[in-house]
Amino acid sequence: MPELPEVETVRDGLDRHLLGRTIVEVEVRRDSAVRRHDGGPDDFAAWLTGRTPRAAVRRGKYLWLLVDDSALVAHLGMSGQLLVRARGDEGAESPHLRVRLRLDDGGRLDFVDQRTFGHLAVRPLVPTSDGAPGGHGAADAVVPDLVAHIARDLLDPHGDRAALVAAVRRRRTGIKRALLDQGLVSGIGNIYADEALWRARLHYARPTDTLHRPEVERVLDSAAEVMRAALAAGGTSFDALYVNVNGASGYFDRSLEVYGQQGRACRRCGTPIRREAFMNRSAHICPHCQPRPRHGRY
DNA sequence: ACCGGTCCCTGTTAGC
DNA sequence: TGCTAACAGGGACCGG
Repeated sequence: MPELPEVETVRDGLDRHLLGRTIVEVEVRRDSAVRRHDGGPDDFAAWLTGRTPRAAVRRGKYLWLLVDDSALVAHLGMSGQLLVRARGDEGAESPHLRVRLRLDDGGRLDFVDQRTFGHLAVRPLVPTSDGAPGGHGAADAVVPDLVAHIARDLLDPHGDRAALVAAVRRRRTGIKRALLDQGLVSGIGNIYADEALWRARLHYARPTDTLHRPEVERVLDSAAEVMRAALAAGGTSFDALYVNVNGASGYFDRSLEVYGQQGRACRRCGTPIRREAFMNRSAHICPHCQPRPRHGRY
């Protein structure tokens, strides 16, 4: 699942291998892949044709290419991939190919998305609320309108940690819900939320307004650390011509402490990791290291 | 403004 | 063996 480290790996790949190449043809294979583009598939294709992306920017799980005075926004959802291919690198076409951009040097950028929660759209840029650059890789204080409500992420140098800690403690909800709220802090999904909570020894249902400042700092630091580690692992694994979300992280096999590890012994105390239902999804905890609070919130 | 529940979508897997 | 149901989950949206 693409969370912050995977999306940043894709952003870096686009930065190094796509910028400066002109789009010469656009094929939308599935209209709903551009459902958030106001003019529909034909307008999407016509607008992009002949244009050249000049920067690749990311905030949280949103990614965008700056193109003239607008942004080509991408969200990968659960299964989206952006694949940069060179001329002649045809191979078998994915049955989940949604959008194909052909480039002036004979190469192409493919958007492939099995579960279709991802999308592409050309959107206008609006000023950021704090006047600082819009995201990772940004030089200007603007973001696409679709991203205006998304908070800065934990790896953003313009993020205000003290303000974030205070904002978390003002919430009246459970800590995992808060970590997953992209309007509070972005980039964290189910995997990194569970990993961060295990590291910080906090149960997912701990009410945010009972957390002490150091506890909030600990879980945020943990989330940043685990995402940096995943980024370091994933950033080395794709070559110059292939940007692959799923292939990007060799991290999952080796380093996950709780996510998907139900039944395995906790590395700290040996208690079996448990998987529990949470928000119509799942939460993975060590029941010993992360005891359930008496008055938990979900 | 905040909070929590529902739904979107498709391939895989579990269970009867 | 063959069907159905559950499951994976980010985020828009809506009602309270």
